[in-house]
Amino acid sequence: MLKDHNEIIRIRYAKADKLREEGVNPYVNRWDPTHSSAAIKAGQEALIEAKTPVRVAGRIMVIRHMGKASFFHLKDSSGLIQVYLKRDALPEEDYRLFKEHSDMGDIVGVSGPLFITRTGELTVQAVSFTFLTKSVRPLPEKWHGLKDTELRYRQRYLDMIVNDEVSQTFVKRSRIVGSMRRFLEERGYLEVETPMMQPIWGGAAARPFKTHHNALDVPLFLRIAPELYLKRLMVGGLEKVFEINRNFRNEGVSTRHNPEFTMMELYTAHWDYRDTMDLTETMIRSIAAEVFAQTKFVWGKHEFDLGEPFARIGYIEAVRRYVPEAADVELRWDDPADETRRKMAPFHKPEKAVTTAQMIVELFEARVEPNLVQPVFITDFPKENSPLAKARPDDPSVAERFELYICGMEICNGYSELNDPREQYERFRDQVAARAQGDDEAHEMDEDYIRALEYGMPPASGLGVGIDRLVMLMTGSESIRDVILFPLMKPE
RNA sequence: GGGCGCGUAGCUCAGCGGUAGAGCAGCGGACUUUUAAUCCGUUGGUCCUGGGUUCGAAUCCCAGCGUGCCCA
Repeated sequence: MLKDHNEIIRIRYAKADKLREEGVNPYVNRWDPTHSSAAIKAGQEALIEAKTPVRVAGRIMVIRHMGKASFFHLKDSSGLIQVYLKRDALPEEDYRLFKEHSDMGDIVGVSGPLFITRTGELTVQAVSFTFLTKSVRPLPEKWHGLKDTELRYRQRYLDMIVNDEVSQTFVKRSRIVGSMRRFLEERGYLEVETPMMQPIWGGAAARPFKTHHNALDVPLFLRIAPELYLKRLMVGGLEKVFEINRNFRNEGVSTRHNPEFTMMELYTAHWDYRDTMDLTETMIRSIAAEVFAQTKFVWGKHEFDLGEPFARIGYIEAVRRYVPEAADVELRWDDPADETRRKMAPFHKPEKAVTTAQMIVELFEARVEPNLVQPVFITDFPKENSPLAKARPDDPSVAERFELYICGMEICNGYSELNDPREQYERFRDQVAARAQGDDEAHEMDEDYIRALEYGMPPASGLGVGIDRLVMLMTGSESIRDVILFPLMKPE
């Protein structure tokens, strides 16, 4: 069955067989630990004083044999604890089986009282030793560990056994999401789940994954965003909703992109994008305080501070600020493209950009984004790029939209939601036209969504938070693969 | 999609045209408070795959696969 068995694995399977022959089950059904390694450390004075026997279970990480006595470190989910086996202190059979058949990586149970070794380490003095699960595959080297990034991602279980900080990152991830969920629930938001498989995808500019439902014989698309469904719920009467779930975008893989990623989207009736910015800022600061009890974080070369009020800068104003040559140039989203091209010619040659908005966005991404280290809301996006957002009453070329940037990364996106069904229909039509022109990230027409808006959606504002990126920032992870347990890899 | 790296023992790596190496792990032995325990002995290889150059290729060349980083 398993093809690549080398000598080490063969020997270890043979040890498991030998245990069976001796009447010892190498894969026991259950066992009852009384203490975790952390609980032992926390209560050590009293436990030593009372000579309380503890029962611990975990994985053998490193063994030091010394003839008629041995030490090993046992790892459970709470940490490491040392175990001391002295031949005279436990059944002769237990010591012999341990010495002859145990290996690094075995999961074992030990019971006995605690003591402090001569060198000062808290240790379990074993009075019994039990194999719980025989491990037959050798662990990586104890000193250098597992470094090969490909192996780390493909065999995450191994990464977690060997590299402690990996599990820590995912504990933090869970706490961040939990803290966010509590924050929203406390404010009256209802958590919902909307379709992952959609007949018409929408809510973002991205290419979808396509699948097929056999019984109905219809094509379906994995969602690129839940937005259009969440806003249908606003039509239905929910005034505060959120969803934390996976989105799927058929795009390349990089340190900041995984084809499936987690997004939190929320919608609040009667708000506009300014209210949502306030909420976003409060929420992120609250998570940092609750989970990390700090406001300052280090990410790569950068340090950012969530404690100060987040700046708010208009998109074009940000271009003027960070691109010195543009400081005195008058740019507007509704300028004709050729005029904008002429104005920008001295300092920016458009690559793929055709429209005014695309040219300015291209310049922004190249010259502005890398400078946005401290948290900053970039506001007032081009309406052209924001087919689901309301325009500003005082300037129809500008959408009431923001993105939050930290360390050059886009973390959040939000806007005042377009709820005029006729305007939404026109915007979809423009998208369909763009699609016909070859923009394969443009929206399709969603007639049911228009129908929903015709019933009336209250004024509302929404927010999307890239959970993976937020976790990256708060855990100092420079690759998205370090915050996703099983990042997408090509099959071996 | 483009550019630059990397791929050698279970793991971490060296070797860069002349017999495939080290440390750890493993195996055998000594050792009843060790901490990368120590000491003696020892096994283990499709050098990513396929072509090519050469008397000779892990090493040079070409193509491919996988992967990492940067850019789009």
